[in-house]
Amino acid sequence: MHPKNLEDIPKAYSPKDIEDKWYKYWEEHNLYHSELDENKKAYTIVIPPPNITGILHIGHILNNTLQDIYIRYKRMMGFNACWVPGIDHASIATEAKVVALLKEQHITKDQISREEFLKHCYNWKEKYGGIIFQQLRKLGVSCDWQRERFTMDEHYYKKVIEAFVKLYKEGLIYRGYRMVNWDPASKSAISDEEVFYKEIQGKLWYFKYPVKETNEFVIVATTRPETMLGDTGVAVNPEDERYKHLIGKTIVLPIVGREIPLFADSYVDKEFGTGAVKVTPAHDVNDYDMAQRNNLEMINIFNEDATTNGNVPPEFQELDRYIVREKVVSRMQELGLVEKIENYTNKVGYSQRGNVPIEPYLSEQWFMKMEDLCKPALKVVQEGKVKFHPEHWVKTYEHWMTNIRDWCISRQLWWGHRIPVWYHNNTKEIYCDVIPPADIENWHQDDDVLDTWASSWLWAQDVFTNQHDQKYYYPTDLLVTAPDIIFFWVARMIIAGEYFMGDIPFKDVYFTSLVRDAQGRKMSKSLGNSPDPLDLMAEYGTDALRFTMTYIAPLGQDVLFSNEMVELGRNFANKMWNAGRFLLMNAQNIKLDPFLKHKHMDFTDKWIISRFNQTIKEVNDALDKFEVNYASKLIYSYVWNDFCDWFVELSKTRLYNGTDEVKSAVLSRAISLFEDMLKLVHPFMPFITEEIWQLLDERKTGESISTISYPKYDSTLVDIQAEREIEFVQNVVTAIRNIRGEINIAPSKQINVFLKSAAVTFAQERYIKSLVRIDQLTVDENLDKPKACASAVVKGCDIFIPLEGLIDINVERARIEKEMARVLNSFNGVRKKLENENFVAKAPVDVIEREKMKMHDMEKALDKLQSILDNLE
RNA sequence: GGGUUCUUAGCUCAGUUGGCUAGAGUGUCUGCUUGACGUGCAGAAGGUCAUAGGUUCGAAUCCUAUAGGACCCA
Repeated sequence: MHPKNLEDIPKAYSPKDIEDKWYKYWEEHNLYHSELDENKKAYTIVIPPPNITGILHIGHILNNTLQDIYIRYKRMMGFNACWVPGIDHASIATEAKVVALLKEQHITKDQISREEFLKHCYNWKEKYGGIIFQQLRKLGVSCDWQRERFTMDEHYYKKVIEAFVKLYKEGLIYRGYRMVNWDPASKSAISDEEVFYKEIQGKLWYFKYPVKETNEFVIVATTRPETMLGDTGVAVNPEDERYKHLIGKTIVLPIVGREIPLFADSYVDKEFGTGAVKVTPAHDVNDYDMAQRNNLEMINIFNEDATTNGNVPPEFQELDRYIVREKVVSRMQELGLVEKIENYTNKVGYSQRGNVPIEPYLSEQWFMKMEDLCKPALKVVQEGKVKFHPEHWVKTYEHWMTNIRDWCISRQLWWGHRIPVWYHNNTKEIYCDVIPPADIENWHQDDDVLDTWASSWLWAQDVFTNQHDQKYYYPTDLLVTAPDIIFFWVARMIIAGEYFMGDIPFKDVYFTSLVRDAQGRKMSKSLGNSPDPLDLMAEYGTDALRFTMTYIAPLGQDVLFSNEMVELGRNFANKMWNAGRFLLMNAQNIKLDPFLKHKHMDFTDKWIISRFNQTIKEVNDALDKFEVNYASKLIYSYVWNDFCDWFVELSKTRLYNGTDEVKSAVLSRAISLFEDMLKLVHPFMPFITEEIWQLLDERKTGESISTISYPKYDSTLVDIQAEREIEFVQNVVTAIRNIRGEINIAPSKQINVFLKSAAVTFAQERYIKSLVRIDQLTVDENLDKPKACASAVVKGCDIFIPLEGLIDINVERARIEKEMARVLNSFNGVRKKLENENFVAKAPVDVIEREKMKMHDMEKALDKLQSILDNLE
């Protein structure tokens, strides 16, 4: 036994010092570093790399706890577990932060060179990039920190560029003048996936456009009046009777004076607005498509920052789009060309990073052809080579993969992987390769960088920096991520895996729950409802937070979280702590002897061993099915209900009253079982289990519960007989406690109990006696019911507690009647079933047997209760 | 508009291929200075399984419709 003083073991578990102590110990002994080892099977996870601007939030807690559970579990199962941590350069997000920082110093991007700007970015990365890793260490993650990666590491950068060159050379990347989503804040194109839609209370303006050489007007409705300055046509539905006579006529665009055609296109919805729409090909996707079909002119009226350019009348030039809107409306009103204005709610696309309305915008960009790339990636998911958990995400994935458009991968930014394309200064020739052209002075490189996701899509394959490692660890085993990046990242990693590696990037994908606040709202900074995980860890303990998250977060559903919920985990940790404390206290007086571990066993020992083995199996099964939430419930229930509530209580009889050898056997066994239990809990609660495990015995330097083997399920130890014996004891004990509670017998009062039963063993009697404070227990098969007593009936046993003077007959009668009513209700249900010919004819035999048994038992119980009632006086 | 998903105790949720008297945690009420733990122990109350049909010997579970919520796509 570890020579610990009990003063070292406080009554309440105090996680503070313990957590840092053990994390340091794990790192010092390098316990989570993985090396290629052909004799061991690898189990690999790559972390979803957080942005370098990122700090830990509650969603990370869930996500990383889940990864840690699997890594720790598999490590203890004997796998070569490798969890690669890393960080994403987050092109647009980081650049925005650095621009803002420079602005504080009154520096803008145009004032400094690209190189200088990048220096500022790297400084930012040095300063903030490591914060989240320190926070993750607090969470206890068992990452291999020697493998820490960054998406702009030299090796990784090279891989990203190589990927671009390969795709370019195979014709899968092309450059085109297209309409893209333009973020006026960062002055860059963004992908479709980076746009989110907000409902905006806006207006619908009805403008009158005069038709040339007639007195007629066509009324068009628009949510964006300012774009009229770029109108090059008016469209109506070809079937629309109201406008048929006008098709082919010319409109004179007010304010501008441009003559534009009125044409028919079936895209136009007759029901919307007036049925006539103004067409602004350069600033609306649908208009762009119509313009292509109808050969319309395209007039770009905006600069890169969404101010108006020289293509609009002088008085409207170089103004913000919203100021132009007001000016256009008031001018139209002056001209008497505003028919009406209605309130209108519409959805406006916003840039995810810049949080400003995006502008559909024509520009020269790089695109990736997705159609062929998607095919194998769709197949591996449909065929189940890559499994999604929960499975229903497959449908979302399929839908996206079959409706995908080409991916705009260029960004007009500086921070990121610069596109490896050079243009010849004179010939305009294009050069694309990993190395710059030899006569570099005659070329200039493309200014743009790649979309962040066009680098992180290689994450699963290129965090491994040499081919041997890559071959050994890839495909990785599990990806744990939030479903909101299924398109951004998960799908694209599968695409990249299939294309570059010819193999899937991971076998299983676990989509985590979204963590919301107690009212079901998303966690957000502006609402202030997002708790700081570090505060929670400090207040309740890290293990408590980890356990609570897994306990409340089911697979595939959002989870409502509030700080108080962490009490559940804290209480659970405290419970385990005190169970350990109980055993250690007893070990102060009782000599332990490992050779007695299998001696002096009775049914309680066999039962807890049986329960433990079944729990191992159930936990394994749950984890294999990614039902982590269920696994945590199994563990909770085993630890608290089986081990603490019953086994520990049962063991006290022998620990306090047995012979020295019995005491020693009972305690040695209990500690051994407790130790095995800690191993089961360890992946969920690494700190407390390590601490107690280290207290339980003298351990060698560098030894840790996290690197010993996980308990193995042994089916021969499942003992149905022992479980039945315990069940009987539990039923009797609960029935007696129930009586004590309901008729208010003081706990201090010792009572006498009569059991009418044929088969109560001496051992059972002893345990019953000790668990309900019985003075005298009489067991007799042919017992007559004593007078003035409280009674209860359990399967195989009638219970009588004489309480002369203490018991009110009416109270007892009510109690028995209530119980009878309850049983009768069930009894009638079962009887009805068995009287139903169809049931007896069609239901499986075992179901019928079970029902018959049930009816028989209940019938007997009813008889007994009735006779108790009859003899009540 | 299309898709996915959900609705079970006051609250938050389990309930696996349809088959024990639908379970936990928390909250409520009652009792407890029980030689690990009041962050605890013991006991109790609390459910028309959203609604309406259908399939079935049997439905919280499967099917259809309706109502309400959440998310994704357009």
